[in-house]
Amino acid sequence: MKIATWNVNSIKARLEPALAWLKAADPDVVALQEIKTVDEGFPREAFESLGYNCTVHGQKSYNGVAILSKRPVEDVTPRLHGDDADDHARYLEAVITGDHGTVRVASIYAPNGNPFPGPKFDYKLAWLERLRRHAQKLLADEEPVVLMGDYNIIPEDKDADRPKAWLKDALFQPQSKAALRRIENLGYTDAYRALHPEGGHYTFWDYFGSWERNNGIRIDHLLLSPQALDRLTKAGIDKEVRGASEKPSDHVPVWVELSI
DNA sequence: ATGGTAGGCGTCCTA
Repeated sequence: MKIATWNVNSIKARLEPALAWLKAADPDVVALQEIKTVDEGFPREAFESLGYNCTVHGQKSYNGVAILSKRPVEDVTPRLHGDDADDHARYLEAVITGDHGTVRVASIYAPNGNPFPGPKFDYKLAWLERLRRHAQKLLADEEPVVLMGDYNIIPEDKDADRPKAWLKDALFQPQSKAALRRIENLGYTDAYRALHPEGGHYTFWDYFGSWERNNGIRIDHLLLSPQALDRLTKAGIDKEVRGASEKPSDHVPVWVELSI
């Protein structure tokens, strides 16, 4: 089963390149982030025509996550526990049935956290702690789990073309890196890192000319539970998507293949 | 060291 994550930066603005990528890459499951629309505005018919079930947790103007699946979807759960006042649409979970078992997947859009320091950074850390607690609970079931999305965290120096340029940025603060490591320390594995440890591979380039200079960062991650890691066969970044359309997202898709 | 772009239904905010 091929499982991908992609921050599209508005699903309406990205509909044509998204359909083209789906046809070429043919993933079974796709976690989308920053769809920037309410549920009613999601162009589900276009994806259904390619054979995908659409599960949407939308929000007006900002954030918003979704899960597309060619396989049966059940046990759909939006939102993270721990803060009833948090109305950002940043988390959506579902169970997907494959040919050889099931996998629980989550589409994650972690807060950006800039400017640092400040209340937005505090919100980022609090949100990531809520994610950690939830990730911990999921391990008790000892099932394959894939927590994927835009974590807005650069894990290490080798995940940025110019690490020094990010020293004052929320994405590269020691507390942000520690929050990601705490989730990994529960027993989750960064799938792309596990198969491509060398660094220098990026998933995001800003719109300020960074693509042309390959001034990128790796901030979109798929974290695998031990049972998912056991089934991991491949991981990749579809970098070519950035150059394949006139109006690309600032992120590109990242994917894994699991024998499920 | 700075500021550059993109998207959204609001004249700025978020990224």
